[in-house]
Amino acid sequence: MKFDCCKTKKSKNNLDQTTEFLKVIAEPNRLKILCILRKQEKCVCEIWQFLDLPQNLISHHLKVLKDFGLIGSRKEGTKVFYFLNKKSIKKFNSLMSHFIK
Amino acid sequence: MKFDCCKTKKSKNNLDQTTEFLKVIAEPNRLKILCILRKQEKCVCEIWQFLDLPQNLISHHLKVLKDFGLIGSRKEGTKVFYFLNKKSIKKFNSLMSHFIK
DNA sequence: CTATAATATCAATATAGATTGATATTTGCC
DNA sequence: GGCAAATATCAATCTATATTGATATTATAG
Repeated sequence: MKFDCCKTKKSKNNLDQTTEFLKVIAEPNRLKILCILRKQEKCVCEIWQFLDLPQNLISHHLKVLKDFGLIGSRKEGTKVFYFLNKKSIKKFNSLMSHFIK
Repeated sequence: MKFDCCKTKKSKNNLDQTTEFLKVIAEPNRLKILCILRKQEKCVCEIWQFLDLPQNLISHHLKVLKDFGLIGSRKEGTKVFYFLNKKSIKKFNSLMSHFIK
């Protein structure tokens, strides 16, 4: 399989997307969140128990992950449950493998 | 295969290493360098032709990649050739897959 | 309809790291 | 030795983003 690193507009676009993806996950707490959610969805307070971070900071990291589409959320009463968007993660992993593998 | 996200000291260590790896590659120019080197080793001036960056900045990114062990270098006259450290890249890709895949 | 639990938002600050400009080092050549 | 090419280093600045503190929102219970 051939892959030019950045000559075509398409591969340039792929590189940019991959970089954004990597920036989003290159943060220990976010990576931990993704790892925790692999097993099953969790509400913020459950995630909080894992992370030893102030609540608002967890909200922030969740927002970064969600804005990028790596996780989704659903409300249940006063709680918000977050879950992996496995399709999206798979897509970016595959994109990334064009550049480094 | 079971993998606790961060409870044991070992998986905590894996998470830290993975995060560092991701930080190193979460930069478009460095990612491009890695991509370019996949085909074959290149000297700085060849890499420079691809990157449209000032020479010293390329040296800097190469240093980051080399310090982290993702690339190696050899001198030939006045030129310095850089090449992928495939073993190292494979190792970190595998580490990363514990957290996200 | 007030209080509380769960979560989110926002502005301010701190910090890490990319970029720039200037200069240094190394090597080969005359 | 003196010069030029190739590359590296260093200090200064700029920029993005993590963190903090305070406050807002939303939903349920009483």
